[in-house]
Amino acid sequence: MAVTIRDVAKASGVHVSTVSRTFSAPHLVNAETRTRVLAIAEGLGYRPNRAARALTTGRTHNLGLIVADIANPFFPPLIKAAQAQARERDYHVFVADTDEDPLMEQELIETLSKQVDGVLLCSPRLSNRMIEKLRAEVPFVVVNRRVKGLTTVLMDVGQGARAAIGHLVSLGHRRIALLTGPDGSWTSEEMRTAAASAAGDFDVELSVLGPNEPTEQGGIAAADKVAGSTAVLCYNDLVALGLIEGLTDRGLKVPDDVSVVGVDDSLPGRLNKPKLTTITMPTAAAGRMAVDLLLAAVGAGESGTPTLARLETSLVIRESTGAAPA
Amino acid sequence: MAVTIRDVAKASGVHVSTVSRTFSAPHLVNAETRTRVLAIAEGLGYRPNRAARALTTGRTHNLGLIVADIANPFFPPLIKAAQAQARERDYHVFVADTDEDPLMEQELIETLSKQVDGVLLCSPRLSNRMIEKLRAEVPFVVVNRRVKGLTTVLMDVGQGARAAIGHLVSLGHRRIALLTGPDGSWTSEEMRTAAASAAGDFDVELSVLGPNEPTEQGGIAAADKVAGSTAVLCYNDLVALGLIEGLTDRGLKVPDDVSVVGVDDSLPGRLNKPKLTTITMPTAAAGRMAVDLLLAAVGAGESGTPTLARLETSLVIRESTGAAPA
DNA sequence: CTGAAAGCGCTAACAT
DNA sequence: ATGTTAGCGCTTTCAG
Repeated sequence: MAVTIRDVAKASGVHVSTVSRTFSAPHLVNAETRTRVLAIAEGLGYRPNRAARALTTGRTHNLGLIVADIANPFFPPLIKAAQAQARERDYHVFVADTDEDPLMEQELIETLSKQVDGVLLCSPRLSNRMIEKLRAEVPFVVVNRRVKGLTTVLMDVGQGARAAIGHLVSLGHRRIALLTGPDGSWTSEEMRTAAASAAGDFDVELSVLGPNEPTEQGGIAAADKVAGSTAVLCYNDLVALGLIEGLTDRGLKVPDDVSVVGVDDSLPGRLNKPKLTTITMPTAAAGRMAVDLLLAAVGAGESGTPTLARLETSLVIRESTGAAPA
Repeated sequence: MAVTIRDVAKASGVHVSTVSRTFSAPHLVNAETRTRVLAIAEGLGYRPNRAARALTTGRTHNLGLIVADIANPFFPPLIKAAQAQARERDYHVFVADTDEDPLMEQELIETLSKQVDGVLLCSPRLSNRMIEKLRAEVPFVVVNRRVKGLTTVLMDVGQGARAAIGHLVSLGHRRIALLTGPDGSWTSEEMRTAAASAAGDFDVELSVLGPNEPTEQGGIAAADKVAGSTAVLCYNDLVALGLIEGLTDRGLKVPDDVSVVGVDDSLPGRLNKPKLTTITMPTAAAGRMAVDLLLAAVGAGESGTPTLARLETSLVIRESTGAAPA
């Protein structure tokens, strides 16, 4: 077995509780004793056992981070930021992938709940009802989903979507298509509402097409459906990239024949030819903020008031949008 | 507090140890008692506390996964696969990002070690000496790095690199450049060795240029250095993509003027125009295998023999390579 | 087959 | 300022 608090106590000639205090409440320990204990602990290579500590304190100092698909380029920056922020706060994070499966999501929450102080639900696929039920087991913070009474971090795609429609209209487009995402996606619904309202304001036609798989395949498959529109706003960059590919296969040029806008500002979009016009999602900021809100909620216990953080998005105009064909 | 084993025991009129057995050694419990206890546990919503269990069993059923950079597109598929495989085996996984910092890596290993049964080190930046020292604290499996006496999963880029050189030679290229990766990268060194040997076999010229940053920027920056070669094998897809961009800026066409080969078969490469010819890295398979080897090592304890798994890579010919210019 | 009791590593009153 | 004691939730001998 590894070296325990008891070994340190024995070696320094003090009681275990004194050793415990040197680590968790140093100010309660005589400076001299403290330095000695610290030195001996160091020498022995002692590291407090966080799991054992959790048993008595009720705080595991672990967080759970549940995402639909780790390999979706939208998530890695968020995971990276959340994980870095958590470590800064002396927290470790379990990362789990649900494969877009609500049942898996629930299962994960339940098995993880005892091992973490809170969980970050990113773009959950679970029903709001289920989420509200599960919240009794463990504190949540939800990213990109509106759940009544829960602390939430939202990225305001609506804002970006309005800007995108405005941009397309200014380029002369009058028939615009929207490729929605999976059913149950808050982001998709937000985009739909905002795009519809903006289309109304500008008095242009908006065809809402979906649901589509949030992948390149989904975009390729949608290439047939967008005929008749000169510009397409896509659920995310992957769909946009797939769509461009599908369009190209059909002999259509982007942006000459069709303008395409994505969402996420992901790496593949930035590297694409043509470079993708897209709505940036502040994923890293969202990850950091979600962790801080979660930790605040954990600290506050039941008493905490749910917060709603709304992060701004913006349109980045690159090469996949251009003047509407004559 | 949540419902504990004690609550279940009380409610079912048996001793806690019987409840414990129904979960961890069902065959030792009378079938009738078992079903009753199970039913009551279910009704109460009881979930065993894994942390508490870990305290007595010494098995946390957690794994650590340490990578240099979560946002590097090479890693997400590996993380996803490792995490999925772990869950299949009833393990949860902590994911941590070192930001390419060896000190951070060490710190993470140390704080994580008490909370996990083993850790997966992916493309570690830590020195071999340090790794060998740390292994006393927790079982390791290393991916894409050769460490004496440690179980290792390697992706055989050498094989792919030889195939790439062969492919280029068959297209008529006689002057080929190799853009290496960061110093200390095992993958980069493997590529160098294999490419050099293949170039020798085919009697063509190979210019080894590096080190280069493993990013798009690194590729852009290298565009000046490859003049004189008609084909370039790059450390990874990002470098290749950057190189293509840099070459394009200089008025050179890919593959007409220069052929470019990447490594990773990453999403951005697949979506690029022209689609990138690349060496596939079996990252998902590596993730799964690494988890299984780690779990095997955990089970075997000290007695286990280190294994060396070598996964095959292969060349995927797409659009960024073509006949050498006349 | 089941109960009793000890203990995993640590913290948190409570004493001293 | 430090020691004592009692658990946290669970598993594991050892009896019965």
